[in-house]
This record gives sequence, structure tokens and C-alpha cells, in this order.
Amino acid sequence: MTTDRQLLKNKSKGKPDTAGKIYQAADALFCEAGYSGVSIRDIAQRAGVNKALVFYHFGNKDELFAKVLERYYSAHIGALSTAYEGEGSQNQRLHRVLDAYLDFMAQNIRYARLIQRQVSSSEADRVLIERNLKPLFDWLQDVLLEVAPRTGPRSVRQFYVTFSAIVINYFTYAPILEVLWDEDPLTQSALDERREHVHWLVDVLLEAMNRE
Amino acid sequence: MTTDRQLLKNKSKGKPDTAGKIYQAADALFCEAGYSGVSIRDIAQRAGVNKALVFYHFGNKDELFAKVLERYYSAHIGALSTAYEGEGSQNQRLHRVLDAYLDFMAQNIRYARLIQRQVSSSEADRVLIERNLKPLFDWLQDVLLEVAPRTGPRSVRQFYVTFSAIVINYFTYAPILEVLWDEDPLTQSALDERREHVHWLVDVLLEAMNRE
Amino acid sequence: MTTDRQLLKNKSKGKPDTAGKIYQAADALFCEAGYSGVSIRDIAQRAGVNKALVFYHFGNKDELFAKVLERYYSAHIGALSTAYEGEGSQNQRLHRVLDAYLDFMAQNIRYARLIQRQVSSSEADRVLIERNLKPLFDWLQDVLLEVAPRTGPRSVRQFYVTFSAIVINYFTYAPILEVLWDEDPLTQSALDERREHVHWLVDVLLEAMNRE
Amino acid sequence: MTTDRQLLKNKSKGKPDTAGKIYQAADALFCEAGYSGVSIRDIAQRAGVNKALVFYHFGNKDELFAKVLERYYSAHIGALSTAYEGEGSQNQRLHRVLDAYLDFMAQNIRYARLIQRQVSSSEADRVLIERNLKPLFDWLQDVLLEVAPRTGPRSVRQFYVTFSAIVINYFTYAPILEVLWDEDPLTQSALDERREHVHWLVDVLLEAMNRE
DNA sequence: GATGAATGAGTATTCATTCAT
DNA sequence: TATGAATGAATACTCATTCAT
Repeated sequence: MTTDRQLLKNKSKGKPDTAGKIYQAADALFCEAGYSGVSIRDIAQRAGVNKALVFYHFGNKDELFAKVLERYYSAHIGALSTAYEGEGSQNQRLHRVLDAYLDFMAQNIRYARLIQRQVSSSEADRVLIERNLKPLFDWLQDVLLEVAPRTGPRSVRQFYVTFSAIVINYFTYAPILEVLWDEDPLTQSALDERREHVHWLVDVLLEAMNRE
Repeated sequence: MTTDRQLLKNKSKGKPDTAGKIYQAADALFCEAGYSGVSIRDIAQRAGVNKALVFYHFGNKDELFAKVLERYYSAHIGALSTAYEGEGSQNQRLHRVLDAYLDFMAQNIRYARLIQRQVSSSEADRVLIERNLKPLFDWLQDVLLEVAPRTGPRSVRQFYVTFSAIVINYFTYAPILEVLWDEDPLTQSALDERREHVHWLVDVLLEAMNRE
Repeated sequence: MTTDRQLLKNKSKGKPDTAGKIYQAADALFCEAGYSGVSIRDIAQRAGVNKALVFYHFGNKDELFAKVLERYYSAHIGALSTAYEGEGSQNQRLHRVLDAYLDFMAQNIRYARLIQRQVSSSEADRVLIERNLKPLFDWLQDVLLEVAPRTGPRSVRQFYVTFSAIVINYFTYAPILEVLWDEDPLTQSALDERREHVHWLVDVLLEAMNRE
Repeated sequence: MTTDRQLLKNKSKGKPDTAGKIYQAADALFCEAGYSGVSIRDIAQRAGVNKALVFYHFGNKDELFAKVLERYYSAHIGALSTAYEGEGSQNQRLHRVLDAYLDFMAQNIRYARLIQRQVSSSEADRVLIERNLKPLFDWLQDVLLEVAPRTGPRSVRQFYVTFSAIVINYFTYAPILEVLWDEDPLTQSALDERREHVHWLVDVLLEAMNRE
């Protein structure tokens, strides 16, 4: 079976890189239509390969789906923790993390939708999400503990839900917002405005926390 | 075909109320697994009726799904607008609306999941959502215009996304939060804490808006 | 169950005449799409009545179909024998029969298609056709025996096939001819031309028979 | 998907030739009961293969039906045009074409029924017939133009309908004739008699045309 | 690695028919 | 007479998956 590394663009001469093509097709399709909305035939067709090759390379549909999810998760965690590292005040580092969060989602809207969809389903693979989301949450919790208490209505927990909601929903609601606003919410200027909104919001909240 | 009224619990003598049973089964299942994750067979089985009866009563899968969605939408809009009506300062009314929003979602977590899933999918029926969400959004926009400008990073638009995200995601993430927190986020005390968090947040933000 | 007489337009005051409406709908539909191409639901819908009434009035689909067929058969036989009766030379009577045949088909193209379709199928109800077609054939055979021998290549049998083919196929092929000719083969003038063709043909053949 | 060539009996070693078996089953069944009288299950059963294989090899029911039709059409056209080619007087060539027509139908009675049934139905696929019958008709029209005028009651058009009716109906009516005559109309001697009848008829008509 | 063929269970939907009211 | 509800088998077609080559 194909290993993770092989999924990255095959750089050795003009190899067919079938596994990669399949993976990319699966990625795109699962994000668009979710697990049960995509068939192996769809994936093979989009990848331009034989159906049986999907099984040859990825075992079965579940495993392929899991692989797509996990790659996104680790990229996600990577982006946030990289942003947090480095110098600056706690305030600055928090802003960097939020910006990284916004950037990552903006660059992976498909993932935003995928995860939202997955989280809000009761499909068995929630195990997957937990396995991957848990470390992210624990890490963020530690980060936030420097500005918020562990319990109560202003606790780290509450802020975690609040911030991630504020960031991710902008992207998952994008197609709807486009209709409601009659304007594309994903243009650079719209994204900048959202970023400013989030920054303002965080600043106001941090200041309020400090005042108390 | 079955009318909306008939869907309500049939109170006249021991009638079978098959349509009602089917509707309830469809409601539950669609919310759990989404449109493409549910089969008519699942629905019929859960309702304990013959498969063909689903078609007899609801025409086809799409129509049944639409009926489920639309009933939720109108209940949702109804809950919010009822909360807004009545006396009190703008601040109070806003709090009432947010509370109503939280209450409605708490009582209809299934709906929270359904809508999240639906919004974040590219399944064609987004039209449905738009048709139903648009009035809700327009109405909320009007409400919010009394406390926020029409454009910019602190605009009504931005707050709409922010508030609805803060409210709804708590519920759609509930199953995950339960694992991350090792605690049920839907107990009364947990919900109270969330409500307090949201209230505090709104107050802080409103105050900040007024200061500027 | 409904008797034949009741199928005729119900003349006593504004009665609903459900059986009649069902019959007419069945007639039209079976002729258009054949037995297996029509569903009871189609028939009930076209008749504007409840599905179950079709069974109440006609027992089942087979019986309804048989009723439609038999009414056409007897009308068909009636038309031809009426034409044969009366005075005139054998030649004139033959022409009258052929004209009646052409007229009947022109007025009941639906029937032409139905019978053609039925004859060329191996569906079990061929019994029906035989029961009804047999007397027609026997009678025509007697008529023709005055101008042709009983056996051989110029026998009554051969002429029977030939003449009925010449008459009926013009009508069953009509939709195709319309495309091939780019002209409607069922206008009065087109029908007149066909009639002339058939007359000429019969005259030539009769003359040839007499010469031998 | 299966190509035309593959449908011919697979002569290379004991290959299963599933597509061929399916095709043959479909051919037989469609001819017997028409498009809507045959189900994919029937076909698979008769071919002794898995239902899904029918779709694997032929796409869907329509395509399979079209393939059956088109193979017959081209064989039909091929038989007639081959007969027309070669030397001889116009009279002789016409006789050859008619004989070829009779032969083809005698060898493909199933096709005779299929086409009759198809022509006399209003099933949408009439397009198919027109696409395939049109060239045949145009070609025959050209052939006949040497012995008949373009318009009027003795026109090529009229003779086309007349001749094809005389030839084809003998075969489509065969099962009925067997009952009416109490004799098999498809024995060699019966076919010979029919051929003689048609020959005599053509000769008489041609002579009459020349006399005018 | 890659492919075409194969399979059995599943998909949504329609069928003729029955029956209590 | 008429109807709405009910049913089990059938409809065309797709599914994930396997396997021999």
C-alpha cells in the first residue's frame, strides 16, 4: 500500500504517480460531497485510472477517506504550531495563531467544509476526528491558559469553541454568504475585512479579560 | 400527499398516523447522516412501515428531505422573531434573541447538525437553504443595524457570521467536545455556562461598539 | 363488474359514468403504448378517478385490456360485414369492403397500431386475437372464394394476407411515413391517394385473375 | 464497453463471451416482447449472467436495445442492396430485391416482429428507426423510380408501402395465420407458395404499369 | 502496477393489487 | 360507488469490492 511520502508530488522522472492522482481526486471529491456522496467510480474517473487501482493503492474507501482527513489534520496542526513558535508578546503570538488559522482555512476551504460536515455527522469515523483533533485542542488549551482561566464562562474551553467557530464558519458559510450578500466573501478584500473583524474582536475580548 | 397539518401528532382516535411516523424517522435520520447518508429503506425501517409508503406519502426522497428542512427553518425563524417582539431596550431584545437562538438549538440539536452539514455541502439543494435562510438573515440584519454599521470590519454582516457561529457551533461540536472535555457539554449546567459566556461576550462587544 | 352497454356514453342525466371514463382512458393509452407500457396509475390519472376504481370496475389489468381489444374487434367485423351486405356486383362489393376497411382504420388508427403490436408480440393473450380474428378471417375467406381458388399462390389465403397488409400497414406506418415523406400521410388528400392506389391495385389483380 | 466486433461468436479459446450471451438473450427477448415487455432481470437470467453485467457491458437498457435494433437494420439494408447489385434487367433486379427481402425476413422473423412492434408504438425511440429506416427507404425509392412515377396513386411511395407490407406482414402474422389456417405458414413449401404469390403479384403490377 | 470482468447487496422508485372504511 | 392507505414484488441502475490475468 502507498505510504504518505509517496503521495507528495512524485519528483523522480515522469512516473505515472497513480496513487497521487487518486489521492487528489479523492481529496477534491470528498470535500465537495462528503463520504457517502462520493463513489469509488467517481474518484477513479476523476483521477483517470482504473477503479480497481483505487483498492490496490488504498485498500478500501474508508482507508482512503481516513488518509485524506489525516493529511489535512496534520497540516492544520502544523500551521498553527509553527505560527505560535517564535518571539513576541503573548498577545502577538495569539494574533499570529489566529492569522495562521484564517490563512489555513482560506487556503483549504475544502477542508473547512469537510471537517464541518464530518463533525456534524454521526458517522462512525468520528474516532478519526477525535484522534486528530484532540492534540490540537490540548495544545491550544495550553496556549490559551495564559490569558483565560481553566473553568467558568470565560474559560479556555469556551474561548476555544468561540474562536474556532468564528474562524471556520466564515469559510464554511461562504457559499451561502455569497447569496445573502450578493458578493463574493472570498475575495482578498473581503478576507481582509474578516481578518480585521476577528482581530478587533480578539483585542476587545483580551482587554476585557485583563480589566477583570 | 400528506399535508403539513397531518404531520402533527394525530390526536383523533387511534389512527395509525403513518405519515407522521415516516416524517419523524426521516427527521432523525437526515439529521444524523445527511441526505446521501440515509436511504429510504432506513427511513421505512425506522418508521416500521413499508418502503413504498414513504413514496405514497411524500412523493420522493427529495421532497421528504425538503419537508424536513423547511419545517425546521420556519420553526427557527419563528422562535427568533417571537423573542425579538415585545418591549425592552435594544440591548435586552438582542439578549432575548440570542437566548432564543441558544434555546432553539439546544432543543433541536439535530437541526443544528443538519443545517451545518447542509451548508457545508455542495449538494444541489442549497437553493432550499437560501430560500429559507435569506429571510432570516435579512430580518437579523435589520435588527443588528441599530447597533452596528452597514459596512466595514464591525459591520452587521460580520457580526451576523460571528454570532451565529458562536451559537450554532457549540451544538454541532457537542459530540466532539464531549470527548475533548471528557464531560457532557449538553447538561443544563454546561448550557448555562455557555449562555453566560455568550452574554458576557455580547455585552463586551456592545460596550466596545458604543465606546467608539 | 361493468357490462358492455354501460360503457357507451351514459345518456341518463349527468351521471359520473366512471367506468366509461376509465375505459376511454385505457383505450387511448393501450393503443399508444401497448399493454406493458401502460400502468393502472396512468389510466386512473387520465380518467381522473381513483386507482382502486379501475379494479372495482374492470377486475384487473388483463381484463380491462381484453375489453378494449374485443370492442375494437367487433366494431371492425361489424364495419366490414355491413359494407359487404347490400346489392351490386361481386367486384363492387369487394371495393366496398376494402373501402370500409380503409375507413375503419383511418378512423381508428389507434386500433391499427394496437392490433399490429399485439399480433407481433408473443404475449399470452394471443388467444384473444384468435378468438376474435378467426370469425373475421373465415367470413372474408368466404367472400373472396368467389374470385380466387382455395389453394395455391393465388389462393384466398394469400390474398387475405396481402390485402390486409396493404390496408393496415399504411396506417401503422403513418408516423414513420410522415418522417420519410416529410408530409402528413393522414390528410384527406393523402388518404384519397392511398385509396386510389388500393383500388387500382385490386382492379389490376382481379382482372389478371379473370384472364387466367 | 463492448464493441460490435466482440459480439460475434468469440472464436478464440474457451472465453466466456459474456457480452455475446447477453446480446443474444436481449435480441431474443426484445423481439418477443418489445422494449417495455422485457426487464434487465429477464435478460440476465436468460443469458445466465449477473444482472449488473448487463450494465457493465451495455451501459443501460436503452443502449442495449438500440444495439439490437441497429445490428438488424444494417443487416437488413445490406441484404437488400447486395441483392440489387449485379447484372440483369430492371425487372430481374427487382425480383432479386424482393426475394432478398423475403429471405431476410424468413431468416429473421424475430426482427420482423420487432420492427413492426416498434413502428406501431409511440415509444420515444422512433428516432432510432427513422435514422436507420430512412436510408433504406431513400435507396429503395431510387430503385423504384425506374418503374413508377414520383407522385400520384401509382407513385413510388405507394408501392413502397404496399410491397413492404406484403412482405413483412406475412411473417409478423405468421403465429396468427398458423391458427387461422391450421397449418404452419413457415414451412419451406408454404414460404415457396408465398414467394410465388409475391412474384406473380409484382409481375402483374409491373405489366400493368407498362401498359399505361 | 494495471485492467476488465464479475458479483451480491444496495439505490430510488413504480407496479398491480387488496382492503377497510 | 368511491377512496386513502397499504403491501410485496418488480423496475432500472449503482455500489464497494474481488480476482484472474
